[in-house]
Amino acid sequence: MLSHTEENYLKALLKLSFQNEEKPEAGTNEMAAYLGVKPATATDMLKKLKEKELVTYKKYGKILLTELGRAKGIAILRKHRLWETFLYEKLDFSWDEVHEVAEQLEHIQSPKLVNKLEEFLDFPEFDPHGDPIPRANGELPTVDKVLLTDVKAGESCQVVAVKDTSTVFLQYLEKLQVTIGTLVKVMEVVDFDGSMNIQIASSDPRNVSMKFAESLFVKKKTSVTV
Amino acid sequence: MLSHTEENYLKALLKLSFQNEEKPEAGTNEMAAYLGVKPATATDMLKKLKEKELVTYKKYGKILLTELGRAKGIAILRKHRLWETFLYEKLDFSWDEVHEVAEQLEHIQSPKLVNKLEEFLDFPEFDPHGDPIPRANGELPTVDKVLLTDVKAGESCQVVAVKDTSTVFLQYLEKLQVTIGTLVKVMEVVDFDGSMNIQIASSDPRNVSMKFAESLFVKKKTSVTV
DNA sequence: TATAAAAGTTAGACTAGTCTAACAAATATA
DNA sequence: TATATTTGTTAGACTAGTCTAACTTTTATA
Repeated sequence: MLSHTEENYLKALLKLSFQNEEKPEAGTNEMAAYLGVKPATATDMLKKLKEKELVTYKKYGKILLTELGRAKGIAILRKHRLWETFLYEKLDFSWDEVHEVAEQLEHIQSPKLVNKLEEFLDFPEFDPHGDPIPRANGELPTVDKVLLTDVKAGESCQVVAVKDTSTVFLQYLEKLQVTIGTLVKVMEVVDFDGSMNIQIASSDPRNVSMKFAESLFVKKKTSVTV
Repeated sequence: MLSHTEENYLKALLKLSFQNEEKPEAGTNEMAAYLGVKPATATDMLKKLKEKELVTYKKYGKILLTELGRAKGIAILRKHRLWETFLYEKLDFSWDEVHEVAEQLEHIQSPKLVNKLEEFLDFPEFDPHGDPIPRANGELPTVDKVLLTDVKAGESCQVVAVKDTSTVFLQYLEKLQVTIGTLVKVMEVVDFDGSMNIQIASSDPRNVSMKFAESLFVKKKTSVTV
């Protein structure tokens, strides 16, 4: 049986691994910052998780989830996203209210509860944020990712991956404050050159080239009124 | 903000006060036994709750909830019983499975959640056990209590109070293992003398006199198939 | 009513999770 | 590559909640 705290560390590690698929390992400071604790605290907990064979860890090294740790993390993520869906769909919570409550609900221990909840919600594949809900067997529904060029004017989407991984492009993304997870709304598509006016997160719209739009994978968001 | 543990102490105290309406105060050992901790532990926590003005307590004295403490306790009970109702009504949990999970769910902090849940359940007044669900303002729906004589053959009920508080009667109840909360099913009513064959909890049916049945308040249970 | 039993408290210890401050290792850079 | 910076670890301390063992107060009873 894992404590809430242990569960939170596993979930954090899983989330961090998603942020960088090819390099799924994390550092102590990174973990600590993510969880809002001091690095010393994270070090202690990582030793403990290593004892329980939930992470691979050695002094001054990077941290990785073991198979077991990943499975536990996935189970928590599953609960989190199912609860978010419940709150949004059944209890009229708004898009931005669900997360905080789901952070609490995800720690409820009852295998029956999570499966019954899933059934009650009619086996949803994505949560209100458009993120995939892990299935009981741990599989993640694949995201229907498309290039930004395939998004039409008026539609919203979320950046899920980059096609072009060149330094110049990544630096450009950084300048634009675009990272994995950034929300983008296509305001207008210019037929002439294929460029787009897009709104990045909540900032002012700006124009990006067709080449740019061909280099970014996004997933379309079911339009959510926040 | 109260910890889960503090909340559990308040809930325990509230429950104990219900068990003895005229004498709603509890003792340290009683609390400890109820919560499954040692008396020394309860003493420490009671001091802490006193500091927070949630209970009235002094050394070697009895413990009582303050107005504030009672309100907090009622709020937890409200959540507990709403969640039980949710699990039973919406997620197909059985009568005996709901409690354990509700013990966890009752600690979720979100005023919006509890009120929305109540609305989603269509403002239920009683939980699957037939216990009243406190309303948002703290009021408890009154239980429709009747004398055992008013229960017909085939109906089930739960003991809620005694009309006759004489020692002989109470001792008789004790011998029969009847206390507040005991489930009773009326198997047969004998017209001749008004006596009844009743099944107490899950034990074998036995005959009780009309006088007995006139001395016990029960609430009828909506028939629940366990 | 004196004493035995029951009820309750105190003191000291332990664990989980956190912190700060000082230190050590790894990495980046001049 | 030598040094500065970043990253991570260790040691020691604190809080909440728990325990055991010894002690004190209250209550019941001989």
